Amino acid sequence: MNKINLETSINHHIAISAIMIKRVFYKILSNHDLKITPEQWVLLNYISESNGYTIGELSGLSVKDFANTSRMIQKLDIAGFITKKADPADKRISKLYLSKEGKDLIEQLHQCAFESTNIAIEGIDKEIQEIVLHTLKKVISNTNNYLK
Amino acid sequence: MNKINLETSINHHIAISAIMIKRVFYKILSNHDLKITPEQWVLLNYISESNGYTIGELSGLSVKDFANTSRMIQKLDIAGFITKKADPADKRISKLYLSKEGKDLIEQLHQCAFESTNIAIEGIDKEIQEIVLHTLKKVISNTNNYLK
DNA sequence: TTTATATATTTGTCATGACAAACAAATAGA
DNA sequence: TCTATTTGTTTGTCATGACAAATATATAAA
Repeated sequence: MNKINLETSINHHIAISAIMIKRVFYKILSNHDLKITPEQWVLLNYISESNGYTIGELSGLSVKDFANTSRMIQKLDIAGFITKKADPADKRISKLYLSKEGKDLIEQLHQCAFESTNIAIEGIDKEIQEIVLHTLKKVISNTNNYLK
Repeated sequence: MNKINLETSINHHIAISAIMIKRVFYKILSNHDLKITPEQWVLLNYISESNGYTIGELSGLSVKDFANTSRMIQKLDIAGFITKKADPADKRISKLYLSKEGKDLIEQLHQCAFESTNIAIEGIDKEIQEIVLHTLKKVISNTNNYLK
C-alpha cells in the first residue's frame, strides 16, 4: 500500500503552514484593532489595485468560491469599506470601489500583511524564498490543470 | 509604505496552494465515493497510527482547534469510523480507536492521499521538494514561536 | 419577437476554523 | 475535608469553503 507519511508530506505542510500564517495574520489584525479578516483583506487589496472589479472578477482573482465572495463583499459593503456602483449597461453587475474608510484601512492592512510576512519568512534566504515561490506556483498550476 | 504584492508573496501562495490542494483532495475523495473530508482524513490517519489518542492529543497533533476537533470526532464517531473508550482512571477523557469500518476506509484514504500528492508535486524535483518541505517546517516553526 | 441558453449574482446548507464560554472531573492548597 | 484551580471536553457563534439551487438579466437561436 502507498502509505502517506504526514511528517514528510509537502501537501500536509502546505496546509499546516497556511493555517499558521492565517493565525498570525488574525493575531496581528487583532493587535491593531482592525475589524477585518485575512480573507477580506485579500479582496480589499484587489479592489484597491484596480477600479471597478465585479464580484465575478474578484472571485477569479482571489481563487475563492463565487458564492462566498458574494457574501464577503456584502459584509465589506455593510461595514462601509467599499461601495457598489450599478452598471447601467448590464443590470446584473455592480462595480466595486474602495470607500474613504476602505482607503484608510488598506494602508494599515498593508502594514499588517508586511508584519505577518516577515514573521513567517524570518531566517529564510532570499534564494530559497524564490525557489519556494516558484514551486508553489507550480503546485497551483498542477492542481489547477487537474481540476479543469 | 510597505505595500505587499500578492503575486510575489510566499504567504499568499501558501494559502492558495492549500486551497487548491484541498479541492483536489475533495475531488478525489468524491471520485472514490468516500463520504469523508480531507480534515477528517488527517484525524483518522493519526488515530490509525497509534492506539488510544485522546481528543486533546489529536488536536495538538493535527494543529486544529480543540473545539473543532471535538466536533469532528463526534462526526467520525456517528459515522461509525471510530470508537470511543472511556478511561476508567479519568472520567473526563475517552481514548479513540479505529472501528472495522474505519480500518477499511483508511486503506482507501491512503490511496486518495497518494493520488492527490502526486498531482500536486508532479514535475517538481525531489531535491526541490526537500528544500520546500524544509522551508515550510521553518515557516511553521516561525509562526509557532510568534503565537506562543 | 419569442424561446432557449448563457452569464452574473444571491441564497441555502453543511463542514471547518477561530474564539469565548460553559461544564465536569481531577488535583492542589488551606 | 473543603474549596480553588487546573485540565479535558463540549457547546455556541460568527466567518469562510464547497456545492447545489434559485433568480435576474443578457444574448443567441428559431
